Amino acid sequence: MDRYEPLKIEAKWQKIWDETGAFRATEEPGVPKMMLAEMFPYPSGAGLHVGHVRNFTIVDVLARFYRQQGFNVMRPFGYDTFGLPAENYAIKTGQAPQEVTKVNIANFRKQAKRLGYAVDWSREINTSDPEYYRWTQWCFLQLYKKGLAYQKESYQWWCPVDQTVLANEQVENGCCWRCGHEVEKKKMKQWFFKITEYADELLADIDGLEWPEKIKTMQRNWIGRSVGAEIDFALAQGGKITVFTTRPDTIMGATFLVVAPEYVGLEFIVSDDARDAVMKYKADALKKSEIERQENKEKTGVFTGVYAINPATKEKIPIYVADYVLAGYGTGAIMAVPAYDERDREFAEKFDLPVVEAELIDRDLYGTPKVMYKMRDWLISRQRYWGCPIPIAYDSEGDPHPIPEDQLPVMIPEVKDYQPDSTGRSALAKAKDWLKVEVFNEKTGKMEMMTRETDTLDGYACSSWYLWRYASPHDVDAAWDPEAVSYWEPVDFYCGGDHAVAHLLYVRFWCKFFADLGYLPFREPVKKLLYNGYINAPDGKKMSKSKGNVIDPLDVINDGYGADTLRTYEMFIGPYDMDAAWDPRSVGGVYRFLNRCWTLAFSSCSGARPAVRKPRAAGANTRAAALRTPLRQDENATTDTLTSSRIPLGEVVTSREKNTIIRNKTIKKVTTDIYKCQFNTAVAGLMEYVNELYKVGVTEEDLAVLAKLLKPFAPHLASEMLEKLGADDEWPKWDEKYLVQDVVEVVVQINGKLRAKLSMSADDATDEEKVKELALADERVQKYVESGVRKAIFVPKAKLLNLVV
RNA sequence: GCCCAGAUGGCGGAACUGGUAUACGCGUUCGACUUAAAAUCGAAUGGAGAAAUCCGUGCGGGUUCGAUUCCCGCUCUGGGCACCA
Repeated sequence: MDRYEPLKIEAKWQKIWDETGAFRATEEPGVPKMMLAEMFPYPSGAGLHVGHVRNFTIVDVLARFYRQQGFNVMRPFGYDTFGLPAENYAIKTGQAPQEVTKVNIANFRKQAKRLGYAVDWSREINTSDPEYYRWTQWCFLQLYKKGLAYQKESYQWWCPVDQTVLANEQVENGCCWRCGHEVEKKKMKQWFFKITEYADELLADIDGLEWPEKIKTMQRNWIGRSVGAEIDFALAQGGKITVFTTRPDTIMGATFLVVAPEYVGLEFIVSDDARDAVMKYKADALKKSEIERQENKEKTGVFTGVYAINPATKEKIPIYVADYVLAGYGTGAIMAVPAYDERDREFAEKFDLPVVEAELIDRDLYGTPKVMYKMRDWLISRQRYWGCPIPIAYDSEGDPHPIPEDQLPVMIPEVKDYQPDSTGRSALAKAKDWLKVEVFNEKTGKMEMMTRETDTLDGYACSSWYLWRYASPHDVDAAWDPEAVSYWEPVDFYCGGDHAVAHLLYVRFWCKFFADLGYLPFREPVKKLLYNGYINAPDGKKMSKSKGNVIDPLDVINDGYGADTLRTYEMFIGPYDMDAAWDPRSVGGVYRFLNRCWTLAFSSCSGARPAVRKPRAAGANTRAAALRTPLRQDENATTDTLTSSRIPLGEVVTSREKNTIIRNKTIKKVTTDIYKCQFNTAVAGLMEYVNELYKVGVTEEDLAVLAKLLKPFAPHLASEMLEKLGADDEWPKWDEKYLVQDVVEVVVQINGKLRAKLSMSADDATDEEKVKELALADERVQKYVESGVRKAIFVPKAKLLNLVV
């Protein structure tokens, strides 16, 4: 056998897996199933990056682990292809996004295959495929039929660069999440999904999720449930203002009211004297960007010139308009209680309003109990070309009508120019023929020529149901096959490092909705969520093209390390949920480990001589190249690496006993670590095992166990080893009886400090008196106990004796 | 400002339910092999000290026979939220 040549064996096994469809999943009633998925990637032109590799490898390790344990495993793969990057690329280069996407997918698939993932490639899905988005449109229509997809005119976030509205979740610090430009408010008629309908259940069910607390907290905060009351304040001039408060018990201290600048009906309330000032304030507030509003927390506002009556005190209190009150929350109006609320106090101080330390009263006395949420309905229209068309047409009066389900998909029309414009309509509006469609008008009872909706759906809509599509990805009769879904899902493991709120809230919402319609037999789509950390550049900074510090995983493979090293390294780099910095030298360490495995398996029996050079720095052609460390195989290296005497075969009896112990210990460690998703320590356990085997010698059984345990991490190498041994890959079991030792070490502490270690029989080690006797007989201990032992604490479980003197 | 997570050798990181701190890897040093280098194999490696020993898990206290682990008070780092009444 030759030396370890990862590229050669990896190509061999990848070909075998590909040709045999090794990881095809089919429903097998009665066999326990395991479905695992990563958050499917957006296939960018840049190809896979090391972050993808970490994300995918976590899923792959678990998939292979459970497969080796006899589970019926499904590990599908898909592409989230709609979105601005492809469209912007199309605008820039004049290429159709369809074409760009096709090329990118092919590249992604090729790269993923080079990593040896145990994917059922027959289940690939792609959100921009008409066969897929046909069903996205179907989902929209179900929501529409139930009144959960609706249109509303309101002020919306608008990105002037990308020329589209954005959802709340897509505005980060007042800027567009895509281009970073400051967003503006624009009043438009837009489509929404009524996620608030499920707010209570979305919140309540968080408790039962096996998800990271961090994500659960973020979702709870996002939903932001507040229990309070709505209270009517009569206006002195007639009419009323309803406020929302969480503290109705403080109403005796309410000394003024505040309404938001966008408060509906504000112009009918103000006094004539104050009108100009109020309208100017409103205009200014609307103009102000979110950033300005955030940066300047100094309270501003103006008096409306009118008064309300506090129903509890019967006092006449002034009404102000101020932008610290938000129009979109509650009723857009508050009762200000400066004695109990910091913000109200600030405002009162600035405008010299009374602060009354009034007594608290019964919460229900003047208001109607009410629950309020921070979460808003999900804005889903996008004025962009490269998205799923909304299956709606408008009649001559501008009223919407659904496109019948049997006419789906509403295809994306071909246009020449993808550039959106400031009219607020997407490039779809440029396809004049496509725009016209004959639809049945239920109002008139006739077929009518209508105009299609030109907005497309937020990409998050496409990813809100893809997990169910995996169950029957080529189904032409339904979005998903309920039977297949109920076999495979909910998803057992879902792994990603992004979308803590948005995507993960939307899938939960759709899941509950479709469960209500009877299409899904569960109300939570994901059992266990693994939220992986980022991989940063060696200096700890984020990898980015502009900084030139990007590590390309394909380069690492092609440099000679191979996919097994890359995969194992990324699992070894640290706890999977923590950020980690890429360390080119540690990659070499993992390579050495795999090389040692190879040597153990092939060299000790056949006398092979692996000769691999220590990785060294590349010529600094590019900055990126300098960050990684290519591996060179030296063809001329002929030196012995192992003399046969150094790795004896485990023929000696005593050595064989040792082998049994370390083998069982390792099986236990690796198995339990993978169950706990502690991949880094699982790999460390394997390294330890190999180090031990180098010392005590190796048996065939050791090699088989090593290969089996290694397979989830380094499947190509492990397969090669198993093939040679003629062994299957069934996950090994350990026997506790081999982990019980006859001779054990007992630690003796004096005043809590380690002073001696005593070897004794396992029986003696459980006997307090015996241990004490042996300890006091030890001269290292005697030195310290001359003045007498005041107290002795014996901990059999820890095999520890602490003597207090 | 509020909430959450974290801080361990030269570096990345281990450590069960309070019980031998620093597993594993990197780096470094030494040795074997080699004409030589690389690779490989072996040994050493928290700090101070000749040694006994002392000091060591961000800082200061506390509980305990015993604290990286629990409690109180800080500092710093990362993340989330940010006028939600």
